Amino acid sequence: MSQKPSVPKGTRDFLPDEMARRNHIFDTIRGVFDLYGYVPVETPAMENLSSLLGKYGDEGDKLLFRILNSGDFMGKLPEDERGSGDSNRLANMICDRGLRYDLTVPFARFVVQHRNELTFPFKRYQIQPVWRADRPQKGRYREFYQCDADVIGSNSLLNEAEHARIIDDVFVRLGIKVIIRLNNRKILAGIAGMIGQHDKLIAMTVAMDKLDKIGLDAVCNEMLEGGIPPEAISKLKPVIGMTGSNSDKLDALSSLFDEKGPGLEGTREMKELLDMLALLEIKNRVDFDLALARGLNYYTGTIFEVKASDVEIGSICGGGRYDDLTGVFGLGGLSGVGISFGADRIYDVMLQSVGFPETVVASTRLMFANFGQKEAEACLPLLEKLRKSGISTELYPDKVKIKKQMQYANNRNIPFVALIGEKEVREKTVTVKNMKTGSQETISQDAITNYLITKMVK
RNA sequence: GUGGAUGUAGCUCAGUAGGUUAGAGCGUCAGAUUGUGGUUCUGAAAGUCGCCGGUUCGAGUCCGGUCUUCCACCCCA
Repeated sequence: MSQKPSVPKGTRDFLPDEMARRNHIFDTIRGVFDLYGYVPVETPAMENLSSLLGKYGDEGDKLLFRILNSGDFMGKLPEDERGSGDSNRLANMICDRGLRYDLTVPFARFVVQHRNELTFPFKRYQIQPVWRADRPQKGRYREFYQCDADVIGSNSLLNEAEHARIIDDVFVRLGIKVIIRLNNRKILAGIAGMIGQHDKLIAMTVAMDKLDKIGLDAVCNEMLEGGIPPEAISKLKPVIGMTGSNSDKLDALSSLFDEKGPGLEGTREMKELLDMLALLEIKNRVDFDLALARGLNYYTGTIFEVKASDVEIGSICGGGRYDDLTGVFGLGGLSGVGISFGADRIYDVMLQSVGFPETVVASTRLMFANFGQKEAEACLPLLEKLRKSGISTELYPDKVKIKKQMQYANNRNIPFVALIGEKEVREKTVTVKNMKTGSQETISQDAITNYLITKMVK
């Protein structure tokens, strides 16, 4: 070992135990998506850079991984560009592709490209990794999985309600307690308009979003620095600091807005959504939260964010409505709503709080010990039989000491070991050892399937 | 991208004002037990002390750079 091998910053290997637990998360989410009528698609890991650039704001562009062109890309450059110190400019000339940053923008591209093959409203889900050249931290990786469900081609708020329901369903199944926060971009725009700061919407929302983290005063300071005048901020203060139930907030808001701006429409949408949610059996807390502003800048209506109640790790699911995402790819008039689960953070949350059910790591139920070629051959028909019955089983491949084989079974958490030695071959029997209790019984080989089925149920 | 901390065996960590052969626990492997694991006992292997360079008679220890991981900011799943 000359140089210690490693993986790139912010990426990880997953060991079998971790995979079993990760798959439990993926399987749960996939199962829920299936249940609500979403169909799966996949898109390539890399996209043309032109599809990605400009969709996530300046910050997002910086975080894109770019892929160096193949071949003699330098030779094709004009002489005077080669030595220029502007790496950004150079990167644009020698990189035509990049790794996807999320699943939504590639999906928008996908919808436009395949519009004639799809039936609208199109409900799809997609579970794939994405890459961001962010600086890694706890719960922040450079490669991580998103699990997205989107509906495109429908304006109905039923979709938003469904997404909230899906979020609740997934987290109830995983056993994670969460708070689902909702807001509406139109309400935020209405507020900005009300204080006469249409053009400062971004600065305002970015600051408001930090409310629970840094407090009201610091939020106001930040807005001041962002160029929002003091008198506008003092008008804003009571709105941001609004407390009470979801409907209290809605009532207070509707009296604030006039008929003209987007605010009232946003408020109506929020009311309609909350009314529908009241008819669904949602177990987790749902908060209409004016301070919620997150989301990529293409969101235009409802926005979602989900945080674990018991673990501090940032959001584990987010989403929202985007009125015209496909417009930039040349297909206007299609509205979409989507949610995205962050599988890696959900994993971290579960590890730190509720844990995983023990059964998720179990694979092999029964292992046959290997006593030599002849005895192993006697096991082969039994393996066939057990597998046909759906019992996960394996034969230890080498004739080594039984102690070692037992150790192997123990380390792998295999609950039963079958022993077929010289004597069992002769008598057509099998000795089955229960690794948990340590007891063992010798039974006829014909009885092995039924024996295991009754033992395993216990 | 900005600022700060970290890095010693597979893992968790010791390592005294720079001084000779760098330690422990857990794990791994072997044996006690030639058809029986998880307990016990005995023994062994395992580290260019993150990497590169500098100061010094001498560096795990001091200095510089670099990489990793972590923390804050930014942003986000």
